[in-house]
Amino acid sequence: MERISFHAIEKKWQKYFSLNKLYNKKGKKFYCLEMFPYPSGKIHMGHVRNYTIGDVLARYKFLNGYNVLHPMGWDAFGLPAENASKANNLHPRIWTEKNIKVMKNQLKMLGLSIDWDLEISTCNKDYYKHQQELFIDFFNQGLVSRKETYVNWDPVEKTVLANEQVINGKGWRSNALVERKKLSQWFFNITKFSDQLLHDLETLDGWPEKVKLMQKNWIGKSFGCELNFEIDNKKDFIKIFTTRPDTIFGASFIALSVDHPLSKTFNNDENFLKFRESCNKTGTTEEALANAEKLGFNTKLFAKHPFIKDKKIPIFFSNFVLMDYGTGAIFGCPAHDQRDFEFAIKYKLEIIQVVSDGKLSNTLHEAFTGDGKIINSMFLDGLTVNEAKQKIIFKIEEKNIGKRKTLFRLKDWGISRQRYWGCPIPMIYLDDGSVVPVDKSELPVELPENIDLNSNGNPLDSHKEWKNTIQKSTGKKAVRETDTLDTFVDSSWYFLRFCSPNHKNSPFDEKKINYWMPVDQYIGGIEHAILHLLYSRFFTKGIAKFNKNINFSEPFKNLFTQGMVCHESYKDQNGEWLYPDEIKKISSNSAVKKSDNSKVIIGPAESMSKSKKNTIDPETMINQYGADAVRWFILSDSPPEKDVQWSDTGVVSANKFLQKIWNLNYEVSKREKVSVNKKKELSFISKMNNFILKIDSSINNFRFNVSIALFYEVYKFLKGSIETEISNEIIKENMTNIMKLMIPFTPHLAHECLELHNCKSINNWPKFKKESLEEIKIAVQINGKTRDIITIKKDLSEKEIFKHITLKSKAKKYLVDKKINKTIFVKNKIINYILPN
RNA sequence: GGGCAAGUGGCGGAAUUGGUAUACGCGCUGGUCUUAGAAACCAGUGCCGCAAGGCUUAAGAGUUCGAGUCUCUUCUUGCCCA
Repeated sequence: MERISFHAIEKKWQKYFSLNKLYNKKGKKFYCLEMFPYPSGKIHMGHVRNYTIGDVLARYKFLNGYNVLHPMGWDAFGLPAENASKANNLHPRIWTEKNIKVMKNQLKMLGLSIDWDLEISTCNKDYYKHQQELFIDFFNQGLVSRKETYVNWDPVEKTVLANEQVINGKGWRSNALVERKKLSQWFFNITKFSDQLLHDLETLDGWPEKVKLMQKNWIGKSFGCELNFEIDNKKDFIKIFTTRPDTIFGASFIALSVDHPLSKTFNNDENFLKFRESCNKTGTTEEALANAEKLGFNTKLFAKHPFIKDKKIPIFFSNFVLMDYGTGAIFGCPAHDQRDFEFAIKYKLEIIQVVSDGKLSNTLHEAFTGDGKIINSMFLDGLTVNEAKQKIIFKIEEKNIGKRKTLFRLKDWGISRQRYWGCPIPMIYLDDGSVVPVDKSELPVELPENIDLNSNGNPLDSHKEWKNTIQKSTGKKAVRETDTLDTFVDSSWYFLRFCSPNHKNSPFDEKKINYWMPVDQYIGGIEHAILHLLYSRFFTKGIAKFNKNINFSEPFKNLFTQGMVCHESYKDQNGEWLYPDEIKKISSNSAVKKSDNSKVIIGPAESMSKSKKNTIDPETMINQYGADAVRWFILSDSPPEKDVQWSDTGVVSANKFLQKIWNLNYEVSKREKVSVNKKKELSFISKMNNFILKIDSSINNFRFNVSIALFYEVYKFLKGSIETEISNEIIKENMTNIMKLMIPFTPHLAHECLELHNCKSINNWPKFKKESLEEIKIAVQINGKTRDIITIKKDLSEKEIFKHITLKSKAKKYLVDKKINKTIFVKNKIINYILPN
């Protein structure tokens, strides 16, 4: 038997793939897209999994007659390039382009069916020129605005830090205490689409429920009302927002954000300033706020209760109310909100229960947030929570002290980044203070190449020559915006650009995007469930708003989120992380360090990360076991939506199995003529058809691990069948059919095997022949217990089956001379005899 | 604290969606071959039992001729939000 050299056939077929793409001009369109990678240096196993899943689907659809678009590109702007360039003294462009070259080559090694003619890179001016154009379009539509907002400011580096660059309140590089600084920033007004983004989720049948729910929660639509509280002895009032106006009679305090306008009157109060400072230290994430102890600063002011005459409630500043949600003020109802409850206990405030589920107790130990009937609330008593909400809002509006209001948790999308390596924001500042877009004819606003990344601050800001410019239409002096766009903008429309990547005069060719869009299958990590997908949906809706020729308003028809690739982590006796190739496994749960034979501590399987050194390099694996084996293994061990654990023995066995497949295929090609037994042949055809059916449906349902299990079974079955009385013609036909089914998984090997049979027509998918499925198995049960499984002809009647059982089945001993009370018969599935006990 | 998933051998997991529980792979055990190892091949592998048979899908109850699958209660784990 010949051994096959995987590497030789890989090269050969990769060349073939680059020339034979997945277009079937006559077929229905299918846009298959995987989230494009950030060019960080090398591909990792997560990429291998993501792109293999996409490739299986793209090839499967192509073989089923679809016209398939399967592009790839690079999410090429971003901070790591700047950091790397500081470390290596390499320009971000050089670093990025070098990485792209390496990674592109690695992706090609996997034998993906990508049309590389469509390749785009977001850091190329051909791409970002059109992004600037879109930005101006959005600006002209009123979908871009400028607002003041807080940023993390590093006073040493004189730069703005991303949230993940702030570690324990300090700059990750400078270690300087990070300040909250107010800056004027650009925003996309995504909140103008809040309702539409929420509502259209219902049309996304092909999205995982989980992702839709996450987006729904993120948008966070809540119904409630605004309500004014008059401040006692002052001609002023506080506007609060609440989703629980039904609990107004349980109100026992007002809590304000420390940034609330009323705080200005306390600017000379040292105690207040101290309090505010301590609040700013606790951080602004919602989680930090929720876990922090609820603290208040008593203003000694009181608010008048709007419905209870002469009742006055104290006003506090507090650390758990945020200025940027609602009005920055709430009323506290301790009996029915846990935060308010904790606050009331600490400051010894009234706790009045106004909702009851009937089990009234004298003292509450925690807030009651369930449903029930209203009590202690005058005209609301006896109503349900929902009825009370409607009635109290009606009263509030009648008294003219507030109004019904819908609030969204979603905030506008801040897109300014004080960075070099991003798409320049095409805006200029004129001397008269006005801010206007760059004339479209002047696009792109190109990033200058000659910059000094080692100086502090944003290099664009200190680049005088680039910064100072002239407004084309008027000749007036102007200064460029030196902020660049958040890289999420780059990835919010790349799927449109792929449809016409070389289109010159506008971001896309309308005809092309109307044909290819929406993406039929989008595949990527769950970590993008919210931001990237929401921003892409917003962009699509924004573009559809000003371009009436566009016939879609959602970018991704179907979404699939794959799980992560995990691996054990290893530590030596000193607690230092070790790479997998620094250790030697003794058994499945013990290992030693290669260098000194000391014992290694094996940690649990966690997602691969450089910091834990539990990474496996895909290129090494491909070189060692072949691309097909790596693809095969990454799909075989777990369902694609779940995490998969990388295993070396797993990839070894994948490699061995593929070798066996090749051997079997070779054996079939050399098979001698045999005498034929028609009955055996029919049974063989029937079983093979069953396999084809199952494999087809498992691929269609993204159950690739099941497909692979079936290939193992079908191998065993075929291997056993070649020595029986089945004609060469039938054996060969089925062998080639199975190889066609394997194309999506192991394209190199499958093509090589098909070539051995001179199989030219590989651009089709084996058909499942219904009529040949004539033998089936049914379960024979007595009183619901399975006593035998019999193989019989399809569609037999109850009587015929009974006859068969009493003659041949081992279940007959239960039935002979017994009274049968009842028979439950499900055709082709089961027969169940109920006997008296 | 709220919401959503999920819980099946030593491990990853399968089960035509209410009809054969444990497919397939890994690991393990035994055997053949080999000076030996590796590789390859064969056999076995949920639990109890010599066997016939009985038990088994986190635990408990329910619906049903029949439950891994549906309903309820409890426990555990994961994810998201707070």
